[in-house]
Amino acid sequence: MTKLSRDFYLRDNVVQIARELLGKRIVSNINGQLSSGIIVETEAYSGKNDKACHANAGKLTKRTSVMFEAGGKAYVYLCYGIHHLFNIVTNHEGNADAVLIRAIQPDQGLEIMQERRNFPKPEYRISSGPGCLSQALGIRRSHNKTDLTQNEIWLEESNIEVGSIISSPRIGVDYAGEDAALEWRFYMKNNPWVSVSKR
DNA sequence: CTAACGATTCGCT
DNA sequence: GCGAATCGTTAGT
Repeated sequence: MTKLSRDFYLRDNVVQIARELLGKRIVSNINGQLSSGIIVETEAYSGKNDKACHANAGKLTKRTSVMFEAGGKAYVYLCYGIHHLFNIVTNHEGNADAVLIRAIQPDQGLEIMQERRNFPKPEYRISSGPGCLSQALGIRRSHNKTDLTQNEIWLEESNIEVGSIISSPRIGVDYAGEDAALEWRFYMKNNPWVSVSKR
């Protein structure tokens, strides 16, 4: 399958990119273990005019620095001291946009995912939720700044029928004031791997 | 140096 | 439905 090119990530409309990422395949080949899944849920975060974004208003810190790099890099950070959350940096250098991947539908390497998640049997929970899919794919904080056009973690086209796309407010960003109402979360309608929302 | 806090998940009630 | 787990990042002293 065709790997997504640098140009895909360099575009400047992160909300549109978040929508387009539904149905794409994310692949990891880590320590010789290959696994992949179809993206079924995403959220857009913008470096400009978005209080939910870690790098809002040009907030450059050690953690957010990768978001200011050119699109096509991984932004992986530790949340609640436990979960590794995987984002795709987009837009040109100097713009801190990113798309959080919130859920995938397992494709290749389901057994490897079960092993990583310690799931004796497959369940929807295995890759439903941002912390879960990272663990299922073997993505850790050390993969921060990984170039997604290379051969450890990448995205590619798939033949999956995306179907209806639902938009909604993003999850867990109540601290963002009025920006918490932005409908920048996208997911495939009726897909059982989409994470359960409290809203 | 210290303290507060998460773009969450899981287990228990 | 509720609360604990758990630690790197951040801002402030």
